[in-house]
Amino acid sequence: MKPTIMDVAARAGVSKATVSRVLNQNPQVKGEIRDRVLRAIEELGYRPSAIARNLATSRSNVIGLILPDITNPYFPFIARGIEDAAHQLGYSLFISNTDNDPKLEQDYINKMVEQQVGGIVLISSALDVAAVRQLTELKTPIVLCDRLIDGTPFDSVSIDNHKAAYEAVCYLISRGHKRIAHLAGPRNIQSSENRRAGYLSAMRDANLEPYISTGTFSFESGVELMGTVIDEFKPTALFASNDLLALGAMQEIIRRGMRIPEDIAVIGCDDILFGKMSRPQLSTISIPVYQMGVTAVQLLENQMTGGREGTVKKILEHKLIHRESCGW
Amino acid sequence: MKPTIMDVAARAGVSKATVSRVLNQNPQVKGEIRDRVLRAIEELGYRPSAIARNLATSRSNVIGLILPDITNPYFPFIARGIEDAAHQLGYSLFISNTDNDPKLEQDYINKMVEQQVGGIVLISSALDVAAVRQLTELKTPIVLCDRLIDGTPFDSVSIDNHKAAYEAVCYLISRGHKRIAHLAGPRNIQSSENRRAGYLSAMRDANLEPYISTGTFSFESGVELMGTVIDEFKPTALFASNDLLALGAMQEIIRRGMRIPEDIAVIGCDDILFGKMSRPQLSTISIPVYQMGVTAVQLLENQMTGGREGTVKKILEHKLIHRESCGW
DNA sequence: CTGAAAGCGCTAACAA
DNA sequence: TTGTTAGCGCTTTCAG
Repeated sequence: MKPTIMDVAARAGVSKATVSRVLNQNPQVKGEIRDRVLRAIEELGYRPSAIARNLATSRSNVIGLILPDITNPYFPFIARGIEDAAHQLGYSLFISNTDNDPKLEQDYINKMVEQQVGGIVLISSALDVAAVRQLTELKTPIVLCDRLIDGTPFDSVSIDNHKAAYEAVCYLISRGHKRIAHLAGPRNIQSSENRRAGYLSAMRDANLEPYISTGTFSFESGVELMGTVIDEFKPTALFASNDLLALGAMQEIIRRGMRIPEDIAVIGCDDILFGKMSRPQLSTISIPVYQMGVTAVQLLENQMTGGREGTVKKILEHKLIHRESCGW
Repeated sequence: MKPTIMDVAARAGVSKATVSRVLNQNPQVKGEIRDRVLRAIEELGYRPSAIARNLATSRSNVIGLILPDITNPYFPFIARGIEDAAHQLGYSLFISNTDNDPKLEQDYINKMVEQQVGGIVLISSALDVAAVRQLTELKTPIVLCDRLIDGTPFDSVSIDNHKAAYEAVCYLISRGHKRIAHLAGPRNIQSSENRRAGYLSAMRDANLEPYISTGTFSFESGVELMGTVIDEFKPTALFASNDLLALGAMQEIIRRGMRIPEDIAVIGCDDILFGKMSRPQLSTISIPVYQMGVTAVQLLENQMTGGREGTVKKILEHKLIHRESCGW
């Protein structure tokens, strides 16, 4: 069996309390004894059991991350931010993918609570009201990241999606476009809804006729929807709710022998890796995803260490990135 | 405080042993009592503590995943496979990114061992000999995934990289190419080395002059190296060690006004998402990444549940995918 | 400065 | 079928 604290104590000729003290950097252990203990630890290859420690202290050095799908190129950078910040603070990280299934999301939250995580970063797929109520009663701290849930008391971090969309559309308008279509994401995701609303505001303010086609946040969806958009609306510009949609749309545009940006200018949102690699390169709204992850963990840490006064809702700054798909 | 098993026992008017029994689906609890307990659990919103349970049973229902960088588009699908398989079997999953730093890798392994994980799936960044020795002495089961380490006694799953590269090159040769260059990955990663060797074998067998340029597994590296390759070697075809390199190379080829595949045909390896989205679409060697993750967990589960006879080294099948970048 | 002892929440014999 | 009682490995008073 793995050596326990008792083995170390025996080998060092001290009590386990003393071993525990040196393990926890307690300064009031005499140098000589400390050395003896350290040596015993070394010789036995002893590793303290984190779970025993957690049980004893009833606090946990692990946090959980629940997200839709790590396979979607938007999320890995958030996850990296979260993980780096977590490790930085000495936490280990659980991860679970929900595939946008609220039921699964709920299951994973429960599972993590059972695992006694100290807190959870949640990139939510819109739980229903009942589920949210249940969450609120949990004593486990929760921070919403990227995707918010309306009227919810949780700390959160995101960007101003309405404003981001508004700016993207204004940008297109400023370049002379009047027929600007929008490829929207799922209606039950708040960031998607807000971008849609931002698009509509901008079009209304400019007195332009809006045209929206709704799909999922995927490349395939972009390909599929864009054909109809072109046929029905004949746009000269497109604002897609995320880059995957934009990239799909671009593929369809090109397949039809039209040029980007000459015939149709395209701007997306998210700034995923492949916007830089595509041809033409994709203009987009850059979201500080990594920073968002880091911030989420900071908020969580705050709650976990008790420093909580009221709900904190952080809004990070986005940035419009001009690339080839909008002209030179 | 959160309710404990004692609270439930008290509320249901039974002993905690009985509560424990219904928690563990022990069949020998009378229906009536079971119902009472279940109700008490419900009413208190009781959730059993997984860590207390782990301490008591001295087994763990969590496994760990250590990988280079979830932000690299190659890894998320492996991670998904691992996570899905893990949850399927009732395990929770820890995750850590090493950024290809062997030192960090070692740290995270230790941390996971302290967290009492039941096993570790390791996508390794080539630990040194000493580190491997230390691992071997660990009682924690380890499965190597995707990236193997020579002369190591761990179970593993990967593809035959040598063969994959060999086939890619033969494919190019069969299409009439003679000047075939290779963009290679880091020399300390085994899969990269094997692909390089596979390239060399194929070229030698065909009596062709090889040309290799070595970089990292990144898009930027592809862009950077390709210029020199073109100037020095004037290839008509390129085999890149992974898709990111291939995509970078394609960008540089196009920037120079050359055409793909007419002037230079390109084939990569990995089959990442964006090979399908690029223009032209990228030919590649498809690796069953998701399946690889699933298999890794199965091997781990096997070890954890004691069923271990000898070392198992699984080799999965790859597949050549023909797309536009190699012609029609 | 160090040791003894009482838990942390749960499981698993062993009794009853 | 259910209750009693030791632990699991560690931390943390409280004495000494």
